[in-house]
Amino acid sequence: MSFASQTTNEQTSGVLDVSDKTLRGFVGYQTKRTFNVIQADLNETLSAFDLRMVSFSVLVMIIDNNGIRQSQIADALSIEAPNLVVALDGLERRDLIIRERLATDRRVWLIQATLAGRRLCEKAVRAVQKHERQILGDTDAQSLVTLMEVLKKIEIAGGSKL
Amino acid sequence: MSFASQTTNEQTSGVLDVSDKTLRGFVGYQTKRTFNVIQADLNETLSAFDLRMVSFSVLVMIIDNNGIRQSQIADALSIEAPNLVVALDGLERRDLIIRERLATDRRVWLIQATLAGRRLCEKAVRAVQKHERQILGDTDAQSLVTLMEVLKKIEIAGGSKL
DNA sequence: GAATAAAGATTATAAGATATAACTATTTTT
DNA sequence: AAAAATAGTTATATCTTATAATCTTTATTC
Repeated sequence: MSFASQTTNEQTSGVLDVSDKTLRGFVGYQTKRTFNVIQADLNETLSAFDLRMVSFSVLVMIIDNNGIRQSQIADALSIEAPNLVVALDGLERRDLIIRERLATDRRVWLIQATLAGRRLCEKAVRAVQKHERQILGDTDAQSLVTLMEVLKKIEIAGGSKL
Repeated sequence: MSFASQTTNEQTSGVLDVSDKTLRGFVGYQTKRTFNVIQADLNETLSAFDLRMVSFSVLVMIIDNNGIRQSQIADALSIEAPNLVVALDGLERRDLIIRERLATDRRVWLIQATLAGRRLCEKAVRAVQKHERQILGDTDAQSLVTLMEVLKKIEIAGGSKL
């Protein structure tokens, strides 16, 4: 038993030491708390490039898949088509990407990155990678591999239920 | 080289195989994708109890810390006070919790769960635990420990930067 | 000890992200 | 040729989280 952290003027109102042990037992809760931290760092990093999480992901997908369809981007990222349109509009306005109509099916737009788009994306990817390394601190390589594997497994296991 | 998945009527528009390997290299991206799956499952589970993620977390915190202050809940969950008020209002309306004024400091409300609140929470916690076990599938205990440890480490490392 | 500042909670509102519904243009199916 | 389906768009709604302003009460300061 300890009286260590009791200040002289401590009002014994509320709870002395707040416990979140039940919540901390949930993988979901811990994952959310961790993601919140990652997201805060990420948004700050991306703000230097005038990108948000979604537009960044979209841009990376375009670089990795030159000439990809909008529907393919939306599928890969699991985002709804209307939200993708908004993201693409923003990237197109900044001349980071171009929409090109497919001749053989005029409903389809193929998306390509411009040179400026590729350059910006490369810088942004490097910045994000750098920040992730910082945030991972001294996490050893094997733990990191396990982390990613288990996360992936959960994603697949859970996703297959819906 | 393989032609396996080429349908007869395949239009060679867009990209044949979409790659998300750059994004999949990011811990942040994988964490988000996994959390999306967990969240979908969780929301479905909690809907049976008329709870959302936030109100569930709040209720659990109250059970684990009887007589906790609102500000202590908000701090512990890293949510803003106004959002907590809304969540508490909902729980109070359903007689799952009660607000009690602190005599020695009339600005403060101490929150307690009612019997109904404790019962509902217990059921909800069990349901969520069951679903998490399902979603984790055959993940071995050691991997799970590593997962939680690394997530926690990232949370702390990243959080200390802000 | 009165004036001022700070703290806890609340209300109202805004911003952000994501989802749904309805529509246009084009292609495919019947 | 008519009907159905697909790709993308527009408009809008919902849900979550954040900010600003207010009220009451307590603490601080001159």
